Amino acid sequence: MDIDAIHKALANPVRRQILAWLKEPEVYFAEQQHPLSLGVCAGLIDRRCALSQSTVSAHLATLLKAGLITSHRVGQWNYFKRDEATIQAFIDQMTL
Amino acid sequence: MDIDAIHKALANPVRRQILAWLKEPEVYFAEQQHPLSLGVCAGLIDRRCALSQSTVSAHLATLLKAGLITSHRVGQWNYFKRDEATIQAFIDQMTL
DNA sequence: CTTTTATATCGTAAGATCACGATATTGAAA
DNA sequence: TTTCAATATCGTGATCTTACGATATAAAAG
Repeated sequence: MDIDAIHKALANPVRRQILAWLKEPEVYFAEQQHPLSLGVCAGLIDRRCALSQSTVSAHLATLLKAGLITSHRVGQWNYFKRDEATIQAFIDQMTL
Repeated sequence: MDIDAIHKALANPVRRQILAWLKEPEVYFAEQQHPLSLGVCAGLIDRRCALSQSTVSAHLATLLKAGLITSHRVGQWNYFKRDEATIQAFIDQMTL
């Protein structure tokens, strides 16, 4: 677990917001056709952010590299979901 | 409590290290003449970091602005200690 | 007063981050 | 195949961060 990468990923309000949305996908991404158990596809996350597609893609890549989310490609879609194991492990080690 | 400022303050390994040292001042700053209950004076923190005096002073200012530490000037010395109330409040709200 | 000590602030350069539009890639559909 | 839709990557400015040495400030010592 890369503690520094996780702290840096969390040091941005857009990325924290995305993580919060992914915590309750049924609330924030109810419009998704495919089952939410797969995760949420990038396009829907894009639409929630007031940012360009490429910018949101980069934020998702940062969260992914930090291990806070996982991705799963199905056809032309890429589904993202929280990696609860890593998130919990981070919280547990976080003595501060 | 400025959540964003706290996350940004934590997104740096030197500042996390300083916070960790301040958690056990009797271990890391035993050489201090004045009582550790006051806090640890800036100079001793400087010496622990492999960084210039001005850089460490800036890191302490960042932690201070985030509310993670408090400072207390006595004569020519400035003592820093963790603000446990703010730290705990941050942890408590940190749902992630 | 002048000097010394402790610390903060200033100016600046290098590097990282964030956002964008344009383009590439990948898979599905026509 | 050609086209379209979803997503990633590239190139590029603008801004933020980190570090430094030099200088300023403030209090104590001489």
